[in-house]
Amino acid sequence: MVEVEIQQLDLAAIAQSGQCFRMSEVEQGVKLVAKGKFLQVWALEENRFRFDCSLQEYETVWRDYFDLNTDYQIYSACVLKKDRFLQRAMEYGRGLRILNQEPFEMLISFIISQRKSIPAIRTAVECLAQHFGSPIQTSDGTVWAFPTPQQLAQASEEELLECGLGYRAKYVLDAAQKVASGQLDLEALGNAPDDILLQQLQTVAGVGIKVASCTALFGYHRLKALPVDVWIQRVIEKVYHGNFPTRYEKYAGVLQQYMFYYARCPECDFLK
DNA sequence: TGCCAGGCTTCAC
DNA sequence: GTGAAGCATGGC
Repeated sequence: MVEVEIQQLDLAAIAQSGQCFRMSEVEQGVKLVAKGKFLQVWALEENRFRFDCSLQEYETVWRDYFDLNTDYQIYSACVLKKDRFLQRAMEYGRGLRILNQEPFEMLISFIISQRKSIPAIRTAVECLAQHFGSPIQTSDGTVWAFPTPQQLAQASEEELLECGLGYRAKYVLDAAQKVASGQLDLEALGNAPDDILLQQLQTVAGVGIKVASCTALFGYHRLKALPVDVWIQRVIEKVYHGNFPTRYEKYAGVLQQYMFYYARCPECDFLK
């Protein structure tokens, strides 16, 4: 067990924010599977948190995963005072962070995300893990790691259809095969500039600019990547008169995440 | 029961 | 180059 003090970390907000699909809320915290590991985290009093892992694992895995080396005040500080929508969104989503997740898992998860609700994405991703991933034994029972490219590339389209992927099954298979064969080198792309990364990701069938942007943002921490889904499109049209403010370009992905989280909540009345 | 979902591909024009 | 139709299936 590790107990640490962390400013601006809202576990529930992150779990609900639509950037990760294998984190779920438990009493006073979350449980998740990521990077081949199972983790539980609880929120204690006064910005203190308990991580159910060794200090070494916290330092080498989870500190980076939760982006805890970044002071998120730099993001709220760049928001214009007169931008009431984003001011409100940053306040509402305080504690949201951009997780450092695995590129392959992000690519597959966001291929699945197209025309699916967040609960349906979670169900499908969990099904893939249970059918094709490696088991992880925990005190809570068995959970499954997200499949490796090799594990997923061996699946048949029929097997993938059992996870409710529908027409996306062939897209998932194409992605897994391209990565497993080395045709698409996700690790090497870590050193590529943003435009090349986005372009290469879109060589996969069923991957357009939105899925590529989600992969770049959540899997490669490219903070300029701006995924425009139906919600962000509504924000751009209703709040910003058709153009995402150039002032926010540097951190567009981060700010977008606060916009997305706030825009979807019942109390947001900017989009009516 | 019917509608909608963190889009993309295909095909007119 | 732009716009609209079609897509499989789960969740509410």
